[in-house]
Amino acid sequence: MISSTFRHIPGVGPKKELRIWKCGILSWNDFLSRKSRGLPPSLRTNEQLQIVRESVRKLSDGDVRYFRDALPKGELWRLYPDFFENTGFLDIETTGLDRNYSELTLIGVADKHGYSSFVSGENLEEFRDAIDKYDLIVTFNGSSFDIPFVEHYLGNVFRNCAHIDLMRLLRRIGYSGGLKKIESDLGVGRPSSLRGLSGYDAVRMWSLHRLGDTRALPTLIRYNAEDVASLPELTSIAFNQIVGSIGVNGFSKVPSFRPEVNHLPFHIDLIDDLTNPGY
DNA sequence: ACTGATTACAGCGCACGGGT
DNA sequence: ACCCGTGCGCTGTAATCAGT
Repeated sequence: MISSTFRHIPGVGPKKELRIWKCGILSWNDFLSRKSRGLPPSLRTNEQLQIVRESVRKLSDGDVRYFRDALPKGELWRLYPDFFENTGFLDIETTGLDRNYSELTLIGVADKHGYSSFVSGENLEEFRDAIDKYDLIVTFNGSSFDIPFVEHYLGNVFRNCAHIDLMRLLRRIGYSGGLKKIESDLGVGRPSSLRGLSGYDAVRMWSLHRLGDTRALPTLIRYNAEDVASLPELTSIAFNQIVGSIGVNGFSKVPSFRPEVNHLPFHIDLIDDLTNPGY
């Protein structure tokens, strides 16, 4: 719960926040009540009380931007429980890694209600409205890849939401490597006919789609959906483990879920083609 | 009051490691 | 093979605290 956080107050880093917690002040309400009398004067200035009162207001307004701008980037994961209901999980496909020379082909977004795709040349522009529904966006390595890539093509579409980069979060608890490696390290995901595909196959599938292969786009969408579908599980694992490692505080655990994507069609013969060497 | 220890923070430069 | 955001270690500075 974000209301246990004090790191958005200027001058409060990890050590001072820990001291506040150790004094039994586990929430903004504790901080504003008589309980906080025990704190040293420098941890309870009028300015700080003002910021905490403001935080209470901003949270009840659901103003995620206030916290996005005030919190250190590495601590934005703390927003997850409070904005859980309005969190979107996002993954994109492109024709290459360099956004200056590559095309944005597909954006996939999943949330509690399911999965949606936005395809270049079809409905990509609808993403602008779709993204505005969310307070929070979770990606894997999105701060280096997905977010700048999308902004390059669609402009400042993330202006109203905060972004959590799951890759950084997972690395903090000792999991590094690509998404598929971490999925298998953590036992997340399911056996799937598409497991053998890589990001480069997404590039090839898009080319086939443009050449008129009608199997390619559905299979690309399904590939994207399976990547996105793992993000919520990985997020709760990372969140709960980080919360556990902090020890004493007022953060609660978050539930896990997996968006249903098995109804999305794909073409096994295309996958066989792609995974056959020399194709 | 003074002192030394601790803490936060900003500005460096640098190496790393993911994405398609 | 490319890009580049991130985070690390390092430095100096300023503020604060705890103990004397």
